[in-house]
Amino acid sequence: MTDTTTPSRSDRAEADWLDDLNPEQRQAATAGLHEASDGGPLLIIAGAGTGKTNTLAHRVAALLAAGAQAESLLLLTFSRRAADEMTRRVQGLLARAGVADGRLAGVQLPWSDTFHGVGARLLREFAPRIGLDPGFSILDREDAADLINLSRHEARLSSLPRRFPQKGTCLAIYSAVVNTCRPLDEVLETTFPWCREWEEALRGLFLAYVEAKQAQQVLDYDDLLLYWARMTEHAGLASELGERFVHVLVDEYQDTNLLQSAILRALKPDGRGLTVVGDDAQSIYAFRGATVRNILDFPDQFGGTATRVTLTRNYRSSPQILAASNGVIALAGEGFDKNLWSARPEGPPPALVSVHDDLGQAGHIVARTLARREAGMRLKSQAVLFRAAHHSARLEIELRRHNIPFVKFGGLRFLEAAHVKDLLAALRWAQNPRDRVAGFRAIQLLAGIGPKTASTVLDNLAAAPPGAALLAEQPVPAHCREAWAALCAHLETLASSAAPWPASFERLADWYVGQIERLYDAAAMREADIRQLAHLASTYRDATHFLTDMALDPPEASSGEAGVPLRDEDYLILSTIHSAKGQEWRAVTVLNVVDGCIPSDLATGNAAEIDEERRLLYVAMTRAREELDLMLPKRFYVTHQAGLGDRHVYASRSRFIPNAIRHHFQETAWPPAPEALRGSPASRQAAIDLAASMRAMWK
DNA sequence: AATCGCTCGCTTTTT
DNA sequence: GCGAGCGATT
Repeated sequence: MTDTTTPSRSDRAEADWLDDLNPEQRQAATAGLHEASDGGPLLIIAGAGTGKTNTLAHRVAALLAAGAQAESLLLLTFSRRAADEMTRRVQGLLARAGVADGRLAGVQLPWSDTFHGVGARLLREFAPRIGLDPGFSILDREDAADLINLSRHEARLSSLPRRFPQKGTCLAIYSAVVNTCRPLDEVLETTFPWCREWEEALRGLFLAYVEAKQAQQVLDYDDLLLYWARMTEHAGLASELGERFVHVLVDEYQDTNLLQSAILRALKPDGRGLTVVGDDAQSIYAFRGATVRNILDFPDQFGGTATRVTLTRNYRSSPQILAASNGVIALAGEGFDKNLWSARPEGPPPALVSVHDDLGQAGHIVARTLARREAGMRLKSQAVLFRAAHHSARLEIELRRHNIPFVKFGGLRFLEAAHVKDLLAALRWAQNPRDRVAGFRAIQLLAGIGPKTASTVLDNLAAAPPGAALLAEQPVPAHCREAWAALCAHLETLASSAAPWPASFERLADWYVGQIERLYDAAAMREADIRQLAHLASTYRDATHFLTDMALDPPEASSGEAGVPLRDEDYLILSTIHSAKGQEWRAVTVLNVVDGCIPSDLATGNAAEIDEERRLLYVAMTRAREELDLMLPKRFYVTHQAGLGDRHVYASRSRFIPNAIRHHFQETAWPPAPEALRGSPASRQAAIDLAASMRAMWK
């Protein structure tokens, strides 16, 4: 490629569009680009709302304008959505900068994706060189747990005199070992102490699990990172990748784990060309192996050559909201010092709203939401955030009753609905006949076939030489023969490359719709999901791309219960705090800001866990631009209280809002008189309350 | 061999 | 308030 832009012209154009940035941002966007120093490691500490994405987009644009090839940029973002947003903004910048003329017009960033997404692509590409089948399938969490369960049963671990950990726990332990790069005994000691006695059995189980995955050519989520990391331990491959990706930029660095930082070090051993962006105060993924140490220790790596830039000017929240948020995070332990200051107009102080219970929360939100909309604030500019997906159950009922459309993010995914898993399992099995979990599920979709028949069929197929010809001749009970033949026909159509995609999949979907009535209730809703899935599939080039994307980046909102409003309609946002990462709204309400929820009483084991919960509240609060309500229900429903029949406790304001910082808030109650609540059988509930409080005294 | 119904144990956040 | 697992039933 020839450079037709003269240096002077390029400099002038660049200076133009960099004018949008404040001095800190500009320093971050251009660090190492113009000095004699040649792009040493760069750490950008970007507090909440400080224009992180915008700054990163400017840096990408600056690199491209300086002559970097788009395919030599590796941009690791947290989600596919973040990656798309980045591409969009970079394109906009380049167009405005006038450097677009032909050369950079409509630039795509082919390597802008999540760690797992990039891992999957690199592994398919390098598969032949590392002894992997390029057609490997990817197991989602549930599939991985099912596979580990097969090994668990085979090793007879499920019928021991003392209870052995469940499949989910086994997978969690395995995953923790992989992602934290720590030995099994240490992980058990610190994170799963109640499983210590099973160390040897678990070690054997994990070996069996790894062997099963290899025999079936399937990879779980962790493998996408692990194989990538192991691959880069070979110097040749590491330098090949390091040369291909001249610049590596990582977003949300505070949420990476040791395995991910090891990959980065292998790609960029001296840190040159490496940029990481993040905010230690927003680290909320320790539970899946992320370590805030990655970002805290970054300056000391690479022989202390890293440049550090801190962004402190907040463009999002009113000074009142920012002051309250700063007050919350200031009580945390270690962290980079940064005094965020607001560039926004004054607003009302955030509110601490006392309500009676769930229903009160819902009532307050309905009233406030409607009032704001009357005042001209679209529903889409308002969000309700919560710690756990099920916390919004009551609210969803009330919203529906009041005809307020909403979309919920987080919690149960489209992908996790049983009927969606069924159909995808059938497709996966057709793609990869060795995938036992998929086959096991698909075969049992037929009436009259259970686990026994399914196992026999899979054993037969595993023992036979490759070739699907004998699929139809498998020994199924006589009364299933016809149904079996129909399924086989679909599978063979899908497996043979002759059949056109997506028509082959649509026919499989038609077949599956015929089974739904027998398998589940609420058949109509499930059928709608299946149609949607088939439509989604038709937007992909082939089955492999479709399946990979469904495993790594499934559609977020589950259509089933929420009843997704039309896309152009206005709707309220409901989201878990985790899923709200990186977003902002004009008005935000946070549910259940009480001890036992934030912090969750499942996470008060040690100081580190409590600090993570504190950061979670901080993340929730800093999503708000103008208005922020923190809800304080007097009664908080705890679903995991065994035995007593008691489903709620008397809760108090979260410990993260101690009296010392209360002055940042305005305290209100809703409704003024509890009797005003419609449909609340006050007398009956009062009786339950009393009994519960008696018990709560002794807890 | 499949399926129904019962009991027991667990119950967060996501790539 | 749910699933996994087990025993009895068809």
